[in-house]
Amino acid sequence: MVVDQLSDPELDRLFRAFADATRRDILARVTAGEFSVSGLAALYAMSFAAVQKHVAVLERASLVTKEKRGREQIVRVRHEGLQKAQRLLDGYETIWRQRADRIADILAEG
Amino acid sequence: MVVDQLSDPELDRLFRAFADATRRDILARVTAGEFSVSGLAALYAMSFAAVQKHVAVLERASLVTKEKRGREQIVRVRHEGLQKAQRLLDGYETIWRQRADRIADILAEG
DNA sequence: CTATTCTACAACCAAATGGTTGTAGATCAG
DNA sequence: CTGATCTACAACCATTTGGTTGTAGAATAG
Repeated sequence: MVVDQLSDPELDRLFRAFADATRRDILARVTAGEFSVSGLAALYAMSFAAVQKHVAVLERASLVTKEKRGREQIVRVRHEGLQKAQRLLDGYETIWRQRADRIADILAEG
Repeated sequence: MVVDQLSDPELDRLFRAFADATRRDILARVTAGEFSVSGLAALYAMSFAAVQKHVAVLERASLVTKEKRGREQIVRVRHEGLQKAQRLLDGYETIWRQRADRIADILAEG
């Protein structure tokens, strides 16, 4: 199938991770460079624990990993997670274009 | 900015809409062809009202529209919604590549 | 007209989300 | 060693989510 694994719970976590402005911002930050959890927490008007949870959501969605360095935990982006989301959307795009082509064919014949 | 409107609540609704297997399936179906709400409801092992709610979530996310035809409500995909999601992911991709290039440059110089 | 179909929406419920505070363990600085 | 910093995690709370059932209105079929 073009859009495969539509029922994959990994996709649930992936898109849910994107469905929050703070997490989208965190993702943009750690995509551009390195941040510790506390470094990220300093950026937002919410508790450290709240940011910690957001990072955990991104981690469970396979969008970031954490790596211990001294007493800090460095958050790094996992590019494959992003690519998986892109592939799904591209799948819909493909279906849509196929239908557009089919309709064009019908119009051309009729 | 490359990834703009990171705080857009429309994006919250958009990605949350994707974060459910039933909604992803509905989206694939209505992307490939026309379905009424009851036509969709017949496909899933849940109540009509539950499917109705899923369609409503997709509608609020600007991913589908409903059009009344007789006593049926025809669900149609809105391609722009999908494109908006794709653009956001492409924005992350761009940031990621910029950093990858920057690192490559540093390695080349060093 | 009557019965059926399709839809809309309210009320309810359990579970998950997104936030908080508090406690405790590691690691580093002095 | 002591104090500060960074992290982890539990407990709690309000709101949202994803499902249910039930009621009611519009449109179609016979």
